[in-house]
This record gives sequence, structure tokens and C-alpha cells, in this order.
Amino acid sequence: MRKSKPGPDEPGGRRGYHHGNLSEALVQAALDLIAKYGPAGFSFAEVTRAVGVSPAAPYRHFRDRDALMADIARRGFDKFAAALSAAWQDGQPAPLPAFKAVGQAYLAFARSEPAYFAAMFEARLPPDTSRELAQATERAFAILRQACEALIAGLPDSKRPPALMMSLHVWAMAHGIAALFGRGDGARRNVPMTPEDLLEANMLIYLDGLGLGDGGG
Amino acid sequence: MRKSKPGPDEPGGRRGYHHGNLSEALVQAALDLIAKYGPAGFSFAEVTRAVGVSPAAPYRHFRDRDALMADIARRGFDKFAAALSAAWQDGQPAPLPAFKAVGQAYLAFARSEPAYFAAMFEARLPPDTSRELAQATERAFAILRQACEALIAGLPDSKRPPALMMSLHVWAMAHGIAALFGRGDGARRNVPMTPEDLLEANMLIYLDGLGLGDGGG
DNA sequence: TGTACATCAGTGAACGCGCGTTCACTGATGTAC
DNA sequence: TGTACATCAGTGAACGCGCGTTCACTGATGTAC
Repeated sequence: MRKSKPGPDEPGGRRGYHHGNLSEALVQAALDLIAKYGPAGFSFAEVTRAVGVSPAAPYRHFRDRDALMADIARRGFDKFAAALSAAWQDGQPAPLPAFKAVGQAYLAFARSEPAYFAAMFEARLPPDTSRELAQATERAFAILRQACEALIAGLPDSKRPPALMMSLHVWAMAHGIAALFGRGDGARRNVPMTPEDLLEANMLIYLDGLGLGDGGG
Repeated sequence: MRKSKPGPDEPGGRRGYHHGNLSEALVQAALDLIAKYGPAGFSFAEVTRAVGVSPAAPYRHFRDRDALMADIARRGFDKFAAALSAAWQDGQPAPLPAFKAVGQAYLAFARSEPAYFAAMFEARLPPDTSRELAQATERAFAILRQACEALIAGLPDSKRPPALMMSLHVWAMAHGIAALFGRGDGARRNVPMTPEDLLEANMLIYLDGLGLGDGGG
């Protein structure tokens, strides 16, 4: 029922009904702290101080710290799915460039939303934390799979790799590069290539290996 | 100077000089806690209780919690380098199977040493934490690079990819699969392939793309 | 339109707890003579 | 071999602090009539 109430029309503005949109404000404050100190770097109490409410206030919205974290991760996967989907553009103008754009969108998300990324992948939330989180994760992965299926469609039947396997590979390559080299925070390693170039090359070589290279596809 | 003192000959045994090998014991206790609760899941105080010493004892060995964590990560990279090196076997009996073994060793390490793996990659230690840590990381990566160089050597000059780029790709692929699907703790995702099979296939397709496939190499 | 009431978001004080860190100390060990 | 001394790993008590969580409460809002 919580979700059925309309939010404030002006983003960030108060509506005058007590705090207005406390749960939203708590999420934003937690994101700021995660961006600065990592997913373990904030406390429930610290978040209430940042928002300017009493330490008991969040209990009206979240059972505990983990529930807040899970909600942040869920929102993160929703935004992530939207970003990947926007890059994919239903495979327009052509599957290959659209596919590359999805990979770049993965890195762009990790860099521009390090707090969401950390909540999604580094918060060590148990897999059964919430249905909403699992479903949001699934929706994001579905975009990758969709892009892989469209690319595979260009191959003759006998040379088609399993779409699930290919999408897991793509996820792993993008995630590996994002996790090791592409995070927005200071943990970046010193390598003489941008994560973007590194991933682009990795994808091209992989696609070549599948027979989907520029020449062969 | 701390390191010049000989450790106990019997592993885990006390030597009778006060605790004996407290810093070792602190590291082991911290590893147990990290394995259970993640890299943020232990406190200095908790570690002293597990070992059975006073809360002030660790200060003789580690400046603070972060210094202990950095030492654990450094030890982890040393063990990791040793594991990769043992799998590589100087490229014997042949570069390709030895190379595959390195990838499998990456996954085996992530699974069998989740606490070290978490300290190495998920503890968010600042990159300038310690020289020893940076050097140990470099030594582990050097094994990957060495394996890539040996494989590349089988290609004609004009078709050789840059060894650094290739080793970063290999690192990213192995790390992506380990991080998403191959950790020893409960965070595993439900996919219908083992991480080992997934990585093996990913590497083969990538090597095919480089012209290093079974047929072409 | 006006009033009485139900709802429930947020208050603020309180609690017990574990934390990191300090300090002067103790006592086992190693060694100089 | 024996003694006196220096070293330093570990003690244990103490501190102030921020934490999560509870509770009866208050007061703004929405609504029934």
C-alpha cells in the first residue's frame, strides 16, 4: 500500500505532511554515504542524522538496515535495467552497434552510480532477501539476454551458441572489467587503457570467436 | 624486524613465549570471521575474543583494523600467486592446457578461500594501503601475463594481440565469473552451468577470436 | 461548511551493548657478564 | 653455571562514543457525518 500514495511533484520538495517523503530521503542519504564509504559504511543512525529526523523515524518505513539496503539494491537494478534497455534500443539501428552500446552502458552505470552498483553487487545481501530484489535482478539480466539472442539470430542454426551461456559470458566480461577497473570510486587500478576500450576489445574478440565478427556477421 | 623471528615449527602450536604467534592467530581468526560475515563483518575486539587475548593485544602487531585487513589481503595475493603459478607449471606440458588450468585455479581459489578472496577484492582497501599489498597484487597478475605471453608466442607476429590487454581480458573474464557465480559463500546465483564450465567455454571462445583455437593454434 | 474522530508519520528520551583506543603494569624471555 | 638486567608481548581496567531498538507520546492529516 505504501507505494500507492502519490510522491511529491517537485523532486526533492517537501509536501508538508510530516516529513513528506521520508523513505525516499532515507534512500538518498544512504546512497550518499555508500558512495563515500562503501556498502558497509553507513549506519541507520547516521542516515537519520543526515536527513534530520529522529533515530526512530526510519522504522516506519524499513524493518532494519538490511531492508533499506535491499530496497536500494532493488532500485539500483531497476535503474540498471532501464539504462541497459535505453542503450539496447531494441537493437536499432543494427544489433551489433546496439550490443556494444549495452556493454558501454554497463560500465557507464558502474562509474556514474557507484553507490547503486555497490549496493547491488557488494552488499552481500542474501539471495533470498526479497522477491522484489530477485525480480529486478532478473529484469536487468533479461536485457542482456535479449541482446544476445538478437545477435545470435544472425548466425546459421548450426553455429548458434546457447543464448543463456552467451549472456552469462557477456555479463561476466562486463562485470569483471567494471569491478576491477571501472568503478567510480578511488579503488581504480592503474592500467594504460580505459575500461571502455578494454571492454570493447574484449567483446569484439569474443564475438569473433563466435563467428559474429564485423566481417563474418 | 618482526619478520626475522622464526615462527613455530609445528603449525598452529604455541611456542610458550607469551602467546607464541599472536599475529598469525589474529589473521586466522579474522579469516574465519570474514568467511562467515564478509570483509566488513569483524571487529578488532571480536578477533581478540576469538583468540583469547586482551583487547589491547593486537596493537603490538597491527596499527589498526585496516592494517590487519591489508596484511590479510597481502597474504591472500601471495597464496593466489602461488596457486596460479602451480596451475601454470611453466606452461607444461603445453601452453593451452596449462592456460586453462590457470583459469580453473582462479575459480578454485575464489571458492576454496572465500575469506582471502573477499579481503583481496571486496574489502575496499585504498590502493595506496601498503607497498607490500601492491607488490603482491602485481606478482599475482604477472602469472596471468606470463601465461598469456606464452600462448601468444604461438601466433605469427602480425596477429599477436598486446599481451597486457590480453591478460587484462583474462583477468576480467575469470574475475567476473568468480565474483558473480563462483564464490564459496552463499551469494551464489542460480545458473544451470558450473562456473568452471562457464569459464572454460568463455576462454575457448575468446581464444578462438584471437586465432588461438584448438584448430588454429 | 463545520466538527469530531481515526490514523499514523515522526518524536525524543531511554536502555544496554560492543566498539576502538589509552595506559601503567606485569612477567616471561633472552642475554651480558 | 649463575645472576642481574633489558626487552617487550600481552594484561586488564578504564574512557567516551555511536549504535540499534523500544516506548509512550504528539500532532498533522484525512475523512465520516
